[in-house]
Order: sequence, then C-alpha cells, then structure tokens
Amino acid sequence: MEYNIIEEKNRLIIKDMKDFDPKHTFECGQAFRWTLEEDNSYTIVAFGKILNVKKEDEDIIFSNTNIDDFNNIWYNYFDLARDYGAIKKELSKDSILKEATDFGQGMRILNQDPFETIISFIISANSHIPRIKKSIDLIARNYGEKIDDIYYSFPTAEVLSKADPKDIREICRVGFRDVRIVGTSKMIFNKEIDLNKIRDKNREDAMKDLTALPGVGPKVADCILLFAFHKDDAFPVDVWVKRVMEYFYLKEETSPKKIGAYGDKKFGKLAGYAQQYLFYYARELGIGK
DNA sequence: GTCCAGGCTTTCC
DNA sequence: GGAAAGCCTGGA
Repeated sequence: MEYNIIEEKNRLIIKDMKDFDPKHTFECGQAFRWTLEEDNSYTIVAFGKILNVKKEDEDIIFSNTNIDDFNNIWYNYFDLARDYGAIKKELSKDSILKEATDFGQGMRILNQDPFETIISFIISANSHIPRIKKSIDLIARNYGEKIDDIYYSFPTAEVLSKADPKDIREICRVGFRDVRIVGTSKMIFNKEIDLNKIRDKNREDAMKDLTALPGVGPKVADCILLFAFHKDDAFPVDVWVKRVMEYFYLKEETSPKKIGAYGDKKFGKLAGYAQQYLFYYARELGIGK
C-alpha cells in the first residue's frame, strides 16, 4: 500500500494512517518486547534496532529511524503491504467479529523474527503476559548484545544453545521451561530443523516440523506460524480463545482441539486475524471469565 | 491410534 | 490461594 511519508531528522511521519494503532498492535498479546512510555508512545526492540512509535491524531510517528530502515525492516515488520480494512470488512459479516474488530480496529499482525518468536511462546506456556515480558527481557539482558544503555538485542540460537539450563532458569525466571529453551535452541542451531523452509510449507506440514521442538505443542506452533511466518489460517486456541468461542459460538464446554476445528471451518483463510481480534477483545473485557 | 490426568516453576491478582 | 497465550509423560 502507498503511504504519505514525511522525512525528518531521525524520524518519519506517516500521514493519515488508517488501520494502525500502536496500543492495539502491541498490547494484543502477539509481542512482548515493547515499553509504554509516559507520552503514550511505544518503544520496541526488534531485529537489533530500537524504534519508538507514536500515534498523534491521524498520523503515526516513527522515531529513532530513517527511510532505509523503514523500507528494509519496519514496512514488513508492521505488515504495511496488507489491507486490514478489507480483512475487517470481510470478518465483520459475522456480528461478533464486527464487535471485536471495532474494539481492536488498529491491530495488525506483525512479522516477527522466527527464533525470537519460538522462544517467546515456549516461555508463554502456562504463564501470563507480565511474567513472559519479564523473562524475555532478562534473556535479552543476560544473553543478548547491548544496543545502548537500556536495550539489548534478543540472543541468537547459538548463544542460547550453549547456555546452562540452570542459569536460564535461575536468572531469567523461566521455571520448567529451561530445558525446552536450550533444547529447541540446540535443534535450531544444529540445523535439525530449517526455519527457512517453514515459510514455504503449508500450515499442516509446518506444524509437524515445529512440534518436533521441545516445548512446542499445537498452540505454541500456531502462534509461531501466525506471528513469525504470517500463516493467516493458523488459529491458536489458548484459555481466552476457548472462553470467547464457548461464550459466543459453542455455548458449551468444548475441547481446544474441537474449538480449533470450528475456528478453521468458520473463519478459513482469515482464521488468524479472527483469532487475534477475538483474543484481544476477550482478554481486555474479561469475557467468559 | 486418541483421550485424559497429573505434574511442572513462578508470578500476578 | 487460584490462575496463567501449555507441554510432556504415562496409562486407559
């Protein structure tokens, strides 16, 4: 899509930007490495860069960056080629998705780094967002590379593959997920799984590859497929999606597997977007709790 | 082959 | 004290 961009020193202003709200995009549960600043802007670390994003009226301001990084990194990271207006319009044919997409109207599905996404969602198992954020930050701080006085990059698979699980557990507060983090990092570093090939596979085949990694079951694999590889048909079913689907659609206690099948059938190629609007809607409003 | 119970660390409300 | 963007193992 075309954007009207004003270049200034060390920042870009994107004029009249539709379908992009930093709060909806960062706080919808897909990403964990953002900080809400006092001026309501968000600072994120991704691909070894620090970026500040602020919404001012109808404009979006990207600070600490330039047009080259925008074109080479952020355009794809924020999925700016995609028409979210069209996606929301299609989903809104369902009255519940109409509510959910109105609520999270500025949410976009990011294209995040695969390795970082894999480790992040291994950590997410049986945990909650504040704690997940803390563990990931500690991993970056202790195993990543220093970018400036505050921010660190996420470590490579090589570094985490050589880490001691006991250290990761005790320093980064990841509990029983310690051996899973190191085990998965080893398999990726040793090329027992080729992440580059995941992109070309369909959801089912990619799921088989990913669930071979320790700590990656069906739910975590779907999150990785959606948030790092943009497989739009992935439909991760966590406790909140389970609740919201039971509350609005199934009307009875249903297994996560059956909810997944229901979501696949009902939302098809847009299942990933539907899931994320529903997750954000349900969690913010406490639906079904 | 599928399904289910129990266990797993630690933090947050 | 219960719940948390679940996974793994063992047994029916």
